[in-house]
Amino acid sequence: MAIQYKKVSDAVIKRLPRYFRYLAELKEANVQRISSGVLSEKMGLTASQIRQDFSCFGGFGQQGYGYNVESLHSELKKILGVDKGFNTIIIGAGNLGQAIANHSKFEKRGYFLKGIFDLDAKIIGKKINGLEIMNMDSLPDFLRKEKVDIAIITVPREVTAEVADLAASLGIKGIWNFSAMDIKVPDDVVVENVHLSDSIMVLGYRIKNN
Amino acid sequence: MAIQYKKVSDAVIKRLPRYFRYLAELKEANVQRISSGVLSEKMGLTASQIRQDFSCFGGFGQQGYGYNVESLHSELKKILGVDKGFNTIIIGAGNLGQAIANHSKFEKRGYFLKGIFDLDAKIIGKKINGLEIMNMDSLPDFLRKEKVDIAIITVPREVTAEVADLAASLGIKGIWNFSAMDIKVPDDVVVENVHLSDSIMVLGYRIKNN
DNA sequence: TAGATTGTTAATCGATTAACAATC
DNA sequence: TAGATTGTTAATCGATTAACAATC
Repeated sequence: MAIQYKKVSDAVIKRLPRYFRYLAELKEANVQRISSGVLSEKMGLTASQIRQDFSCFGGFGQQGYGYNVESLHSELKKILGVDKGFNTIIIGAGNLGQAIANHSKFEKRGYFLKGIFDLDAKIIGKKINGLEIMNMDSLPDFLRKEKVDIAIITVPREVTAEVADLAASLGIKGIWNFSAMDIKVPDDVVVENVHLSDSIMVLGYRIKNN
Repeated sequence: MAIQYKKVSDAVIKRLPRYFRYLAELKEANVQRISSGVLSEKMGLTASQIRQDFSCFGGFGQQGYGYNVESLHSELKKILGVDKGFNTIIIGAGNLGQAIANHSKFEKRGYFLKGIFDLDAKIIGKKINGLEIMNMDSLPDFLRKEKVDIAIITVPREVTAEVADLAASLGIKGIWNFSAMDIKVPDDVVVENVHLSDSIMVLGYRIKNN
């Protein structure tokens, strides 16, 4: 029942947002309770795995009943940190950076955009989703004043390493990296890579071999 | 030495684009050969794993020498299908769809954008990266004429299932899904999900627990 | 040749699945 | 109460790592 006795494995962590999504859907559909068996069919997992996964964080269910959708959803919210939320900035206001800035869904999930930065004088000052694109020069000052958890990096490949180092040195806790390049930063900064071209290449491979 | 005796595991497949990226970098830096040991240090894997991975596709190396960068790169190119390439369309020309359309990197990796489709009359006809946004109505005709392998789906959540079914019924071989929703299509269509909000939530979890 | 490094077999480790007592 | 379903322990499966003979 306590919180996290042993290290939760990567495989489990990656399934958490998916559970969270399905629970949100069930909640929206006014489903009150769900068993691991029924959820497993919906999600294409085994019931066993679902119970194992949840048991990493303590028991949320009840024998003979299953899981209360509302309360399981809210537990996941806490586990994922969505309840307290995270502050973010975007570095690199190109097409992708702007698309992410406009993606209001993230705010709903507890990721609040606090600033957008770029080097290009032509777009500095332009407003995206209510925020003015700022000059990269003002980033250090900005981060000294504002509490920002996550830097979303959408800059060209050539400057990725430099920007990541800068963000890390300014106290950012996590980097969401969209560059087709692996980032190396100290252990106190967490990196999550998106690597879109890796993803489409996996798709290509699978098409070829399907 | 033959091609693929047994099914290659998911874990291996997901590492392939990463190998491909590192080999491209080495090639660019004019490195002629590399051993699994040196590559493993660069990539943060074990040398054993690298040799195991490559051996799924036949032996590309030479005892006492290692791997020839150029030829290993070109083998990976073939394995991933990048040599022959894939034709793609984008369905949903919102912020994200347009950002992907403008991302010229994909063309370099063998993913050729052939059309962009949307429902919104206000943007139909607008040119993105040299291609006019077309009306969704013209999609069936378009797919009958053009050989398209991949549909990149960047539509709002509510219409994702419908659009995916349509694409599948029109002979698309693979779907690259950016919607925060799992897609169900017949087995002859491959789906690769990006799920950006899942990804940022994993980052949030890791920050909280780092 | 001697040294280096592969491809592969065997050993280990970790994740998933199965089974079941506990209990709502 | 009887039936359902959990949380957890044990069994299985698969992926990673280690070891080494083969050989360039």
